[in-house]
Amino acid sequence: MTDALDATFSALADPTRRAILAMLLEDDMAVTDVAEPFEMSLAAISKHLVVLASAGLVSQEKRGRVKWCKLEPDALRAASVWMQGFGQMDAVDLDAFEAFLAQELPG
Amino acid sequence: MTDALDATFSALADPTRRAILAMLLEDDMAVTDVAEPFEMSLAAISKHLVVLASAGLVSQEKRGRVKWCKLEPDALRAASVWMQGFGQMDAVDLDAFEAFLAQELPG
DNA sequence: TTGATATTCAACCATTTGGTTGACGTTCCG
DNA sequence: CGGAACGTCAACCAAATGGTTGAATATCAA
Repeated sequence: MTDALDATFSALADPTRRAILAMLLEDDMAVTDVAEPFEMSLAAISKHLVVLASAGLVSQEKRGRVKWCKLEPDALRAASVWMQGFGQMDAVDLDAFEAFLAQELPG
Repeated sequence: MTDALDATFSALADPTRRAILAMLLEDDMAVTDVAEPFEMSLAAISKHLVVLASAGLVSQEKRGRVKWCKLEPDALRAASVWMQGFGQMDAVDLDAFEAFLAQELPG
Protein backbone atom coordinates (compact mmCIF):
# COMPACT_ATOMS: atom_id res chain seq x y z
CA MET A 1 0.00 0.00 0.00
CA THR A 2 3.02 2.27 0.45
CA ASP A 3 3.01 4.40 -2.64
CA ALA A 4 6.27 5.33 -4.34
CA LEU A 5 5.44 8.96 -3.67
CA ASP A 6 5.04 8.19 0.03
CA ALA A 7 8.56 6.81 0.10
CA THR A 8 9.99 9.63 -1.98
CA PHE A 9 8.45 12.48 -0.05
CA SER A 10 9.03 11.02 3.39
CA ALA A 11 12.66 10.39 2.44
CA LEU A 12 12.93 14.02 1.40
CA ALA A 13 11.24 15.23 4.59
CA ASP A 14 14.40 14.85 6.66
CA PRO A 15 17.05 17.60 6.39
CA THR A 16 19.90 15.16 6.97
CA ARG A 17 18.74 13.08 4.04
CA ARG A 18 18.36 16.14 1.81
CA ALA A 19 21.88 17.18 2.76
CA ILE A 20 23.12 13.71 1.84
CA LEU A 21 21.47 13.99 -1.56
CA ALA A 22 23.11 17.37 -2.04
CA MET A 23 26.50 15.86 -1.25
CA LEU A 24 25.92 12.99 -3.65
CA LEU A 25 24.99 15.48 -6.33
CA GLU A 26 28.64 16.43 -6.49
CA ASP A 27 30.12 12.95 -6.42
CA ASP A 28 29.59 9.31 -5.56
CA MET A 29 30.72 8.69 -1.99
CA ALA A 30 31.49 5.94 0.48
CA VAL A 31 29.18 5.61 3.49
CA THR A 32 31.92 6.73 5.88
CA ASP A 33 32.59 9.84 3.81
CA VAL A 34 28.90 10.63 3.63
CA ALA A 35 28.77 10.47 7.41
CA GLU A 36 31.86 12.59 8.02
CA PRO A 37 30.33 16.13 8.08
CA PHE A 38 27.43 15.14 10.34
CA GLU A 39 27.42 15.22 14.12
CA MET A 40 25.74 11.87 14.26
CA SER A 41 26.82 8.25 14.47
CA LEU A 42 27.79 6.26 11.40
CA ALA A 43 24.96 3.85 12.15
CA ALA A 44 22.46 6.70 11.96
CA ILE A 45 23.77 7.77 8.57
CA SER A 46 23.72 4.17 7.42
CA LYS A 47 20.03 4.04 8.32
CA HIS A 48 19.35 7.28 6.45
CA LEU A 49 21.03 5.78 3.40
CA VAL A 50 18.79 2.72 3.67
CA VAL A 51 15.78 5.02 3.62
CA LEU A 52 17.11 6.88 0.59
CA ALA A 53 17.96 3.64 -1.18
CA SER A 54 14.61 2.01 -0.55
CA ALA A 55 12.95 5.12 -1.94
CA GLY A 56 15.14 4.67 -5.01
CA LEU A 57 16.77 8.07 -4.55
CA VAL A 58 20.19 6.54 -4.04
CA SER A 59 21.79 3.30 -5.19
CA GLN A 60 24.52 1.51 -3.29
CA GLU A 61 27.19 -0.75 -4.71
CA LYS A 62 29.72 -2.56 -2.56
CA ARG A 63 33.25 -2.78 -3.92
CA GLY A 64 35.58 -4.41 -1.46
CA ARG A 65 35.12 -2.95 1.98
CA VAL A 66 33.62 0.21 0.59
CA LYS A 67 29.94 0.70 -0.23
CA TRP A 68 29.61 3.44 -2.82
CA CYS A 69 26.52 5.63 -2.78
CA LYS A 70 25.21 7.17 -5.97
CA LEU A 71 22.44 9.68 -6.54
CA GLU A 72 19.56 8.38 -8.66
CA PRO A 73 17.82 11.49 -9.93
CA ASP A 74 15.25 9.55 -11.94
CA ALA A 75 13.41 8.61 -8.78
CA LEU A 76 12.77 12.27 -8.15
CA ARG A 77 11.12 12.72 -11.48
CA ALA A 78 7.66 11.36 -10.61
CA ALA A 79 7.54 13.43 -7.46
CA SER A 80 8.74 16.48 -9.35
CA VAL A 81 6.03 16.00 -11.96
CA TRP A 82 3.50 15.68 -9.19
CA MET A 83 4.58 18.96 -7.65
CA GLN A 84 4.98 20.94 -10.82
CA GLY A 85 1.37 20.23 -11.61
CA PHE A 86 0.34 22.34 -8.66
CA GLY A 87 2.55 25.19 -9.69
CA GLN A 88 1.11 25.19 -13.18
CA MET A 89 -2.55 25.24 -12.27
CA ASP A 90 -3.39 27.51 -15.16
CA ALA A 91 -1.44 25.55 -17.76
CA VAL A 92 -3.25 23.78 -20.59
CA ASP A 93 -2.28 20.27 -19.49
CA LEU A 94 -4.36 20.48 -16.34
CA ASP A 95 -6.57 17.59 -17.47
CA ALA A 96 -3.64 15.24 -17.92
CA PHE A 97 -2.34 16.23 -14.55
CA GLU A 98 -5.67 15.61 -12.89
CA ALA A 99 -5.85 12.21 -14.53
CA PHE A 100 -2.49 11.43 -12.96
CA LEU A 101 -3.69 12.65 -9.60
CA ALA A 102 -6.87 10.61 -9.85
CA GLN A 103 -4.84 7.48 -9.16
CA GLU A 104 -4.42 8.76 -5.66
CA LEU A 105 -7.99 9.70 -4.91
CA PRO A 106 -9.88 7.44 -2.49
CA GLY A 107 -12.91 5.34 -3.29
CA MET B 1 15.16 24.39 13.32
CA THR B 2 12.27 22.91 11.38
CA ASP B 3 12.97 23.95 7.85
CA ALA B 4 10.16 24.94 5.53
CA LEU B 5 11.16 22.06 3.26
CA ASP B 6 10.82 19.67 6.19
CA ALA B 7 7.25 20.77 6.67
CA THR B 8 6.45 20.73 2.97
CA PHE B 9 7.87 17.31 2.21
CA SER B 10 6.54 15.63 5.33
CA ALA B 11 3.11 17.07 4.59
CA LEU B 12 3.35 15.62 1.10
CA ALA B 13 4.51 12.24 2.40
CA ASP B 14 1.01 11.18 3.39
CA PRO B 15 -1.30 9.87 0.63
CA THR B 16 -4.42 11.21 2.36
CA ARG B 17 -2.92 14.68 2.37
CA ARG B 18 -1.87 14.43 -1.27
CA ALA B 19 -5.39 13.36 -2.14
CA ILE B 20 -6.75 16.36 -0.23
CA LEU B 21 -4.49 18.67 -2.22
CA ALA B 22 -5.71 17.07 -5.42
CA MET B 23 -9.31 17.70 -4.38
CA LEU B 24 -8.55 21.31 -3.53
CA LEU B 25 -6.93 21.75 -6.92
CA GLU B 26 -10.41 21.60 -8.40
CA ASP B 27 -12.17 23.85 -5.92
CA ASP B 28 -12.11 25.42 -2.49
CA MET B 29 -13.92 23.17 -0.05
CA ALA B 30 -15.35 23.05 3.45
CA VAL B 31 -13.68 20.71 5.93
CA THR B 32 -16.70 18.41 6.01
CA ASP B 33 -16.70 18.13 2.24
CA VAL B 34 -12.99 17.44 2.17
CA ALA B 35 -13.59 14.60 4.62
CA GLU B 36 -16.51 13.07 2.79
CA PRO B 37 -14.73 10.66 0.38
CA PHE B 38 -12.39 9.27 3.05
CA GLU B 39 -13.06 6.31 5.31
CA MET B 40 -11.72 8.17 8.27
CA SER B 41 -13.12 10.38 11.00
CA LEU B 42 -13.69 14.07 10.48
CA ALA B 43 -11.27 14.78 13.30
CA ALA B 44 -8.53 12.92 11.46
CA ILE B 45 -9.11 14.97 8.32
CA SER B 46 -9.17 18.13 10.42
CA LYS B 47 -5.74 17.19 11.73
CA HIS B 48 -4.45 16.53 8.22
CA LEU B 49 -5.66 19.98 7.21
CA VAL B 50 -3.79 21.50 10.14
CA VAL B 51 -0.63 19.82 8.90
CA LEU B 52 -1.22 21.10 5.37
CA ALA B 53 -2.01 24.58 6.63
CA SER B 54 1.01 24.81 8.89
CA ALA B 55 3.17 23.80 5.94
CA GLY B 56 1.52 26.64 4.02
CA LEU B 57 0.17 24.28 1.40
CA VAL B 58 -3.41 25.14 2.27
CA SER B 59 -5.04 28.21 3.76
CA GLN B 60 -8.21 28.12 5.81
CA GLU B 61 -10.74 30.88 6.20
CA LYS B 62 -13.75 30.61 8.46
CA ARG B 63 -16.98 32.10 7.18
CA GLY B 64 -19.80 31.44 9.56
CA ARG B 65 -19.86 27.82 10.59
CA VAL B 66 -17.87 26.76 7.58
CA LYS B 67 -14.09 26.76 7.33
CA TRP B 68 -13.10 27.01 3.70
CA CYS B 69 -9.91 25.32 2.58
CA LYS B 70 -7.93 26.71 -0.31
CA LEU B 71 -4.90 25.33 -2.09
CA GLU B 72 -1.79 27.52 -1.85
CA PRO B 73 0.41 26.40 -4.72
CA ASP B 74 3.11 28.96 -3.96
CA ALA B 75 4.25 26.93 -0.98
CA LEU B 76 5.08 24.09 -3.32
CA ARG B 77 7.35 26.24 -5.40
CA ALA B 78 10.42 26.11 -3.18
CA ALA B 79 10.15 22.36 -2.86
CA SER B 80 9.58 22.02 -6.58
CA VAL B 81 12.67 24.11 -7.31
CA TRP B 82 14.64 21.94 -4.93
CA MET B 83 13.60 18.77 -6.72
CA GLN B 84 13.98 20.05 -10.25
CA GLY B 85 17.59 20.77 -9.49
CA PHE B 86 18.26 17.06 -9.19
CA GLY B 87 16.51 16.30 -12.43
CA GLN B 88 18.57 18.92 -14.24
CA MET B 89 21.97 17.86 -13.07
CA ASP B 90 23.48 18.61 -16.45
CA ALA B 91 21.90 22.01 -16.79
CA VAL B 92 24.00 25.15 -16.76
CA ASP B 93 22.53 26.58 -13.55
CA LEU B 94 24.02 23.81 -11.43
CA ASP B 95 26.10 26.30 -9.48
CA ALA B 96 23.11 28.37 -8.46
CA PHE B 97 21.32 25.22 -7.43
CA GLU B 98 24.22 24.05 -5.35
CA ALA B 99 24.38 27.44 -3.68
CA PHE B 100 20.77 26.98 -2.74
CA LEU B 101 21.43 23.52 -1.42
CA ALA B 102 24.39 24.74 0.59
CA GLN B 103 21.97 26.32 3.05
CA GLU B 104 21.03 22.84 4.13
CA LEU B 105 24.50 21.40 4.53
CA PRO B 106 25.68 20.83 8.08
CA GLY B 107 28.14 23.17 9.64
C1' DT C 1 -35.21 28.73 22.35
C1' DT C 2 -34.25 24.41 20.59
C1' DG C 3 -31.90 21.72 17.78
C1' DA C 4 -28.99 20.49 13.96
C1' DT C 5 -24.60 21.37 11.53
C1' DA C 6 -19.57 22.39 11.35
C1' DT C 7 -15.35 21.96 13.44
C1' DT C 8 -12.09 21.45 16.99
C1' DC C 9 -10.27 19.78 21.49
C1' DA C 10 -8.58 16.35 24.72
C1' DA C 11 -7.35 12.07 26.02
C1' DC C 12 -5.82 8.00 24.58
C1' DC C 13 -3.52 4.28 21.75
C1' DA C 14 -0.36 1.68 18.48
C1' DT C 15 3.19 2.29 15.32
C1' DT C 16 6.93 4.60 13.17
C1' DT C 17 10.96 7.46 13.31
C1' DG C 18 15.49 9.04 14.38
C1' DG C 19 18.82 8.55 17.34
C1' DT C 20 22.15 5.91 20.63
C1' DT C 21 25.54 2.12 21.92
C1' DG C 22 28.01 -2.19 21.55
C1' DA C 23 28.84 -6.38 19.20
C1' DC C 24 29.55 -8.45 14.82
C1' DG C 25 31.08 -9.90 9.96
C1' DT C 26 34.13 -8.49 5.98
C1' DT C 27 37.89 -6.90 3.72
C1' DC C 28 42.27 -4.87 3.26
C1' DC C 29 47.12 -4.30 4.79
C1' DG C 30 51.66 -5.05 7.17
C1' DC D 1 48.33 -14.21 11.03
C1' DG D 2 46.77 -10.06 13.50
C1' DG D 3 44.90 -5.68 13.50
C1' DA D 4 42.56 -1.71 11.57
C1' DA D 5 38.97 0.17 8.57
C1' DC D 6 34.17 -0.25 6.66
C1' DG D 7 29.62 -0.97 7.44
C1' DT D 8 25.54 -3.32 9.42
C1' DC D 9 22.81 -5.52 13.08
C1' DA D 10 20.30 -5.72 17.43
C1' DA D 11 18.50 -3.83 21.33
C1' DC D 12 16.99 -0.01 23.26
C1' DC D 13 14.92 4.76 23.93
C1' DA D 14 12.26 9.26 23.41
C1' DA D 15 9.46 11.68 20.58
C1' DA D 16 6.48 12.19 16.68
C1' DT D 17 2.65 10.41 13.73
C1' DG D 18 -1.88 8.93 12.48
C1' DG D 19 -5.73 7.24 14.04
C1' DT D 20 -9.82 6.70 17.47
C1' DT D 21 -13.79 8.37 20.54
C1' DG D 22 -16.47 11.59 23.20
C1' DA D 23 -17.17 16.15 24.81
C1' DA D 24 -17.08 21.02 23.78
C1' DT D 25 -17.77 25.31 20.99
C1' DA D 26 -19.83 28.10 17.41
C1' DT D 27 -23.12 29.17 14.20
C1' DC D 28 -27.20 28.80 11.57
C1' DA D 29 -32.17 27.82 11.10
C1' DA D 30 -36.95 26.76 12.53
